[in-house]
Amino acid sequence: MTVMRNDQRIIIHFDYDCFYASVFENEDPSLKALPLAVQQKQIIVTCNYEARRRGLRKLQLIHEAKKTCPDVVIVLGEELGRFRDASKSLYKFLESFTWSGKVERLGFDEVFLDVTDLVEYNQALLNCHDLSHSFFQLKREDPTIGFSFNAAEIAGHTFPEHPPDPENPSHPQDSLPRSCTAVPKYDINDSLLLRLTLGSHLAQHLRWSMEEEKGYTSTVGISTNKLLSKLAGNLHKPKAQTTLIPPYGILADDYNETAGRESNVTLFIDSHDIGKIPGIGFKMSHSIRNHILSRPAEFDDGLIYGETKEQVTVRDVRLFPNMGPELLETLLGGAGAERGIGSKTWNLINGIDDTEVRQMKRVPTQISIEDSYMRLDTLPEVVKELRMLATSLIKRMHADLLEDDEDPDAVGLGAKRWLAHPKTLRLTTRPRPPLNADGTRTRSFNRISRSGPVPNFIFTFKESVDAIVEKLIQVAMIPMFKRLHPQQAGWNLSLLNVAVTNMVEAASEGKGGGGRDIGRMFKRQEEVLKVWRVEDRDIPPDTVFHEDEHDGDTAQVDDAVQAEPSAGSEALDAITAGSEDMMILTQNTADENGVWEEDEEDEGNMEVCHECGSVMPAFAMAAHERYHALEN
DNA sequence: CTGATTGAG
DNA sequence: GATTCTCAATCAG
Repeated sequence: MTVMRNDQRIIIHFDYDCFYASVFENEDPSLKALPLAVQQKQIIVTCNYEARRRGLRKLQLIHEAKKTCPDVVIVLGEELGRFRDASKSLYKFLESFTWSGKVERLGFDEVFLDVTDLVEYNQALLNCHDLSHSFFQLKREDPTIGFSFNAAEIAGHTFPEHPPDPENPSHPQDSLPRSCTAVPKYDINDSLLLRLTLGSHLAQHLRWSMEEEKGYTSTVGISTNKLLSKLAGNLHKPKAQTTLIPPYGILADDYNETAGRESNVTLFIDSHDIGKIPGIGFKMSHSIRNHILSRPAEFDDGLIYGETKEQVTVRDVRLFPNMGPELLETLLGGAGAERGIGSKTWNLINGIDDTEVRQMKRVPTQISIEDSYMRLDTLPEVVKELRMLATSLIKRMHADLLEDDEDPDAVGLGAKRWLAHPKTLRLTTRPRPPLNADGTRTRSFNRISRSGPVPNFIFTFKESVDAIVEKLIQVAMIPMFKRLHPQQAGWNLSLLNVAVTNMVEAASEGKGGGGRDIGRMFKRQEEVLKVWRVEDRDIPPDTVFHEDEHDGDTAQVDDAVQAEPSAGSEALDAITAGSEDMMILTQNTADENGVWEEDEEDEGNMEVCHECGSVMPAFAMAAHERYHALEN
């Protein structure tokens, strides 16, 4: 078995320099000359390089920061909108250069680009006899768009620091064992150097363009996969770039120190602390370290302020007796662990990362809003906070999930449509561990959550955000909160988070691609669908419930659904039975155990519709639900 | 599917 | 391991 790295791609990793601080500097350029720190709650989340020069650090407490640097300018950065906007803008800027659309954002301030296609195209264009006067073509169809560059040199820094001597190139494959000769010849390496060189010039052009046109500087890494390009970029910052140059080497079973010296990848990655490898986080690095130091967990429990952990490097791990995918699997595997974690991790410490740079994404997979609190232990307070969070959430959904309607029919400006509909709503809290005087239980899990369907009314355009929020609070959030915290009192929360997840993109909704969605619809709403087919003529929804509550979306009934033969109405019971899910508006009632209690469902009680939040008598609810079934 | 965990910036 | 406010992937059940 020979483990091979695929070095056929050219991947560029972008990291915007002290991003949050740069956003403020762009808003107010006079800040550039000052030590600038961005504050969230009690800490400095980031600061510019002038502030770092004076001793400030990321994640420093405000207290210490002011002591260290009394004249630091501190700006509040809890509102993330400006960062999100800047991040999107830079992301789109970079995307505009790619041919493949392979542009992946990591957080707000990092982007991976797969530029293999641009590089290969330009490699074919090179004049081997006059490399120093080359032209990089940025558009396939227009040879005049691009930039001049010297293909005989790498742009920016390299690792190692001195590029190979073209007069006397080393061909490390020559010295590798016979088992490796099946691997493509060493001209692949020459080609790799060339392609990385092209990548380095493209990266430099992108950096310079971004600074000129957008006002943001960045530090960049260039290599053949996401892992290596990201790590390479760290070598020189800020406002710089680093290319990891060949030989990249070959990996084999009998991989050892000697082979390591032939590979710049090994030379490079070996020096990293095991926990600094992306994908090996706190837990995994801890498990690995414990094994390497052959020390049970209890030993470093004793270290209170123990920053004195011995460093365990990738090299220490790689060369440890019996180390390999199998041992790593036993070290890292177990309950909840990702399958294949052993070989995945073994690949990482050998510089192998075959994960693709993903296509630019139009919609996020989730949107969440959270806030933290010193003390939050009464329902009215919680409701107040939920109201604020839900308001932000709805606004964010409008900002991130809404698109200008370019339907030729809708000439009227301002028309919007949903790019995607989230299907589930989630509430999570972080309870503060109840302090125990007598030893009961101190087990403090971090976050707990409950989720449920997103009510359809949050997609409407016809109501104010406040009105939507109020319904959402009553119909979904408070009930969810009571599911999370069945006890009326006794909790104290340090965090609330509201989120929408499970996005279904509009294009694939109903018709066409969303086969999965249709299948689910039949499974779960079969009865409802049957009923409206039978009954819809009898009770025209619009006349009964003229109060509107239209889904803002252009909801269209799926062909398959319409074609489905109608069935008997014995399922009417299923609908009325559904009203037991209705949450009643009243609150603050509890039984003698201090558990939340729902009001009884007498006739004449008002109920709230799950879908639209309308309040109506219970007897009207069944017909009302039929109306919603029609709508969807 | 839900709810928890892990890892990333 | 925690601090802030997120986002994504992946697991068990």
